[in-house]
Amino acid sequence: MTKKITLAKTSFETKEFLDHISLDCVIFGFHDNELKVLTLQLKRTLENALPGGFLKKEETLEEAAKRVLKERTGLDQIFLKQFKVFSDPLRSKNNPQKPDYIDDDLPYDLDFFAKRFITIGYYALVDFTKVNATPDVFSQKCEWKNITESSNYILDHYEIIRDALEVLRLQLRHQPIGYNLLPDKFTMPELQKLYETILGRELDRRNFQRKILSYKILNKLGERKKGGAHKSPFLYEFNLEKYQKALNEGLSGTW
Amino acid sequence: MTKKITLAKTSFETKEFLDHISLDCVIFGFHDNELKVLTLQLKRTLENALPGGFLKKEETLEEAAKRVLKERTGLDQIFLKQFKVFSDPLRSKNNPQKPDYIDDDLPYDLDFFAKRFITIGYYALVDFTKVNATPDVFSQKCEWKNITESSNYILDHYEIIRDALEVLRLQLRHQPIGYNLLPDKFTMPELQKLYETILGRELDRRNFQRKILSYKILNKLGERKKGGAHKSPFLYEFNLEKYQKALNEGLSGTW
DNA sequence: TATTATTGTGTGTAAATGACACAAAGTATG
DNA sequence: CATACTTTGTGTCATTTACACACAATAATA
Repeated sequence: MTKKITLAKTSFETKEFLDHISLDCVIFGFHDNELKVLTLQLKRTLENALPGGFLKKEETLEEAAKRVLKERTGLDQIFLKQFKVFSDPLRSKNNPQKPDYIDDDLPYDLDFFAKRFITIGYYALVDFTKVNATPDVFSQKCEWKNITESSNYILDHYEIIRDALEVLRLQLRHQPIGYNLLPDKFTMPELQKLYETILGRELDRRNFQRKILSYKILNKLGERKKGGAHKSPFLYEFNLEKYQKALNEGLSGTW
Repeated sequence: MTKKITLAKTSFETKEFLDHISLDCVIFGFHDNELKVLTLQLKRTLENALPGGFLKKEETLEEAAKRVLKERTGLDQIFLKQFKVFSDPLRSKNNPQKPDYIDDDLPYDLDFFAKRFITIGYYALVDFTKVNATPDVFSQKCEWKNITESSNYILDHYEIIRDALEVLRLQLRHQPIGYNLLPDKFTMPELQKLYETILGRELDRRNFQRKILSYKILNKLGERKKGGAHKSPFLYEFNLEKYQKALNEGLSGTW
């Protein structure tokens, strides 16, 4: 494990990035009635990590996050929200991306990873079926994991996931959700399952339907979802115009 | 305006701080039925700025923010919340704290201020009457300004204030507020005025009282507030135990 | 054709909300 | 000292929303 060899001029070496600042993305997807997070498995330690990156000298954090999202998922227009900064001075002490740890055949800058990093946490909501999961240069695998799986994350990455979920739950209170997590056409039971999964508890079927319909953000389609067992449910789609309006103005809210 | 003279080893010079990272605090106070923000007036340009600071090598952002709060207000235990990161690469281009701008008799590091900064926005809620407003080394004055006064802030500081207020309004929906902004004993009309000021609209006196009492976070005191004109209102205090519980668990919230 | 699980739809009660009225208490005015 | 004026304390009613629950319709399958 030599430390001093750099094989090529990489982004890290050419000082393309600002020191001390990173970002990590909690990318939520919904599949098989489970809420999932897109994770990386590191080449060297086989630990799990969140997709993340660094801030280029001339870009905003949002642009950096979108860049990371695009690289890991192939997707462009996705719901993305900054939710918290993690700044424990000790959090990056044991970073497996530090020069000591990463593979010798990776070109790297000696100093960059050794520095202390604060990381800006983002969460994203994506359509599971549209994601083309792609590992980064440090990773051998990019895959979905259930949010309940807490095992073997590097640094504070599992804490970041938990915090993202908490913020997502709060968001549910006064913002519509689902457009980014479900396919274009979906059934009421599917939408309900999504809500139940995020909230971590069951909801009454009939009251849920009444409430969600009262938001007026759904279009009921003539068709029904065939093929499943039992009575075939209607299909719905989001009314994008009203959905966007609800995103901006909030939903319930007494005060 | 010489650029190369440093008179003493300051924090900036000794590399006590991390590059590229700053924080700014929107410190809210309530006085004369007005919502106010603690501001600094810079020595050189006489522009207004938010109290802010930088991140020491061995502290968290929260610790840094508390340090700034303590220095500007003299207060220790105050409500503090991280709400947004501002990362426009151009935001710190015209920083009046850059070496070109600050007074010659201030020791400084040539490079530090010239760098690009992202700033982490915090807002704080404080008891106006307990604050001992103290300027920092760049400022000649530390004073309260109405949030409606948008004039003459440096960089994106007024945008930061507006964003903080927006987050505060959202917080009002599902968290109790007031303990940090009002004196220990207060009247119902005073509490209502606070809510109206934050929300930017009037509320029905009787419905407000019923609602706020339903939260069970207030203790009604036997005494009344004497001295004012007209009928003397009852005094209340917050029930800290229940207030804290409400902070953790949220207030209304259907889902 | 009957069974079973699931979906579509409706109903009644309790709780929360919003609009509003009147009496009591304090100051100011003649 | 009586009256006007303002503000506070408290209550009522109609409407809306939330919550618990029941029954009929539909689709696969046995």
